[in-house]
Amino acid sequence: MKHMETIFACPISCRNCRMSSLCIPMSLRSDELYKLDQIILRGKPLQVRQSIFRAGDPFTSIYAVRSGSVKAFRLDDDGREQVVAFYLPGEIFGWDGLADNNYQNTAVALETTSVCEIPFEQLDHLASSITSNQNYTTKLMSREIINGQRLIALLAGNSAHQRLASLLISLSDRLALQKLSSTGFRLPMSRGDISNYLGLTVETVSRTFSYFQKMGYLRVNKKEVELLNLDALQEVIADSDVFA
Amino acid sequence: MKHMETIFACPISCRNCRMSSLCIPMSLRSDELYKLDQIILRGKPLQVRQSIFRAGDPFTSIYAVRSGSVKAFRLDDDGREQVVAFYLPGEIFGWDGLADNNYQNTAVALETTSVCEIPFEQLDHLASSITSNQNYTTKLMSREIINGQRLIALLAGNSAHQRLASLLISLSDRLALQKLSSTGFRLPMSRGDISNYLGLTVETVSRTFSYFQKMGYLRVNKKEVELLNLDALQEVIADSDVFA
DNA sequence: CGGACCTTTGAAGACATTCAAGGCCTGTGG
DNA sequence: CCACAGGCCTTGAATGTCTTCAAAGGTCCG
Repeated sequence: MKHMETIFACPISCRNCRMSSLCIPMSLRSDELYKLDQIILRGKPLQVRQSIFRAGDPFTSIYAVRSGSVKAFRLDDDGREQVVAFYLPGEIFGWDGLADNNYQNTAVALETTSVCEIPFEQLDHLASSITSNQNYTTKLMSREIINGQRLIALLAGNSAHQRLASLLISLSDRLALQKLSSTGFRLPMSRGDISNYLGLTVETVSRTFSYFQKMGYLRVNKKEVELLNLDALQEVIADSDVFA
Repeated sequence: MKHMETIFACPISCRNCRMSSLCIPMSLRSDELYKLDQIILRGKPLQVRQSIFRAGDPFTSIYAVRSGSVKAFRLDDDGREQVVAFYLPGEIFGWDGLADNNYQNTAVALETTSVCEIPFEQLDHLASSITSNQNYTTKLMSREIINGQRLIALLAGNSAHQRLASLLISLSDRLALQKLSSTGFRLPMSRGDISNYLGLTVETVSRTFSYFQKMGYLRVNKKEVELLNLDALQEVIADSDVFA
């Protein structure tokens, strides 16, 4: 299966990210996470809906997900929330705070979650202790920019089926990166979060799940998902506009 | 008019960026562009459709638009082009090349354009010579991340009318930043580029232009645009879903 | 057990797309 | 210089995907 090809962790290289899916955000391997432990601040685990930071908070740190998951969202002028990213274990977030020394997004735990807080000043120091590479921080940020552009491309040019398939493949790939099951997993976010993120309605997301299940691409029960035919999902993404 | 409030150039602070419109990318003031001249490489002006860099090219430099305009696009798996950004004078692009030392996007001139090439190694040096601020590079990148997230929010949650209005307001604001006319200007990109960027079809973009003109919000002739009622356009963006 | 919330499904409606055609401008070549 | 081919833009009509409106089943938790 195409998607099962070896995928390196992302700190430096991420060439195996397939363009077709939502990108794998930059992430750390477990051994790198261990190194983090020696530098970072770790608070007690977060509960569902608890925030790591809120839009407007002063910027101090970058965060890495240790376990659980996080959603980041903007508040539009009219107060509507717009999800811009989900972060899984190993993934790093909080870059939006740098520009103005205030976070632009709000980050909240989707489930019981523990995160590493990495004081920004120490990030580059940490970076050089992990790799010989310089400008580690800028590389991580560059990847976040690329990820954003992939999501833009997804939203601008794809149907509901393609969007949901992309998200599922993305989650699958990102879990595989952490040596977790890439075919059977639990969606950490609600249908509402998914639909918001993908620019659809909850009804459309629900219908698309049902459609994929009817076609035998996957089985879904609440938040439990089992991907049965990854090639078919890839096909959905690839097909420019051909629907059965 | 709301949109006429003072807007600072973006190098460090950009709080006055209104969330409702597409963000003003990070940009330099003209005096800062002058400083650039002492450091950067400047080639001969680019012709229409000429590329600054192409996806896959080795990363060497960041670029700043001196005059003219640039579009950046991704190539999806199936070869379709997806515009992810337009850059106007003073604006900086090329961050996508850092992550893997290869540009992920292709950047091409939309008209006769001149750009500054800033060798990446020298960027931080340049930065500190302009401002007393450190981590200048990371701030610029953070802004690009935020810009991307605004576009995501625009694509995910807004109608065709809202998307086009947002683009027009964004262009207006960005031109104002360069002391250019913010109400009468020439669109540097084609309808095809606009529709691609906004995730719409050319027909829809054309119809929306016609609609705005019929409503007296603007006058459009080919690529010449005159914004007649910026408040009304703001209103279009603000109205969550109310259509006449 | 009851209530709130989430999810699913159906049906009607709406916005955007697709298909189609005509006008306009540009540039190239006779 | 004019003719003509090819883009690009606009407009109309029909189609379709997604949304909206509506309702019911399910789950979690007090």
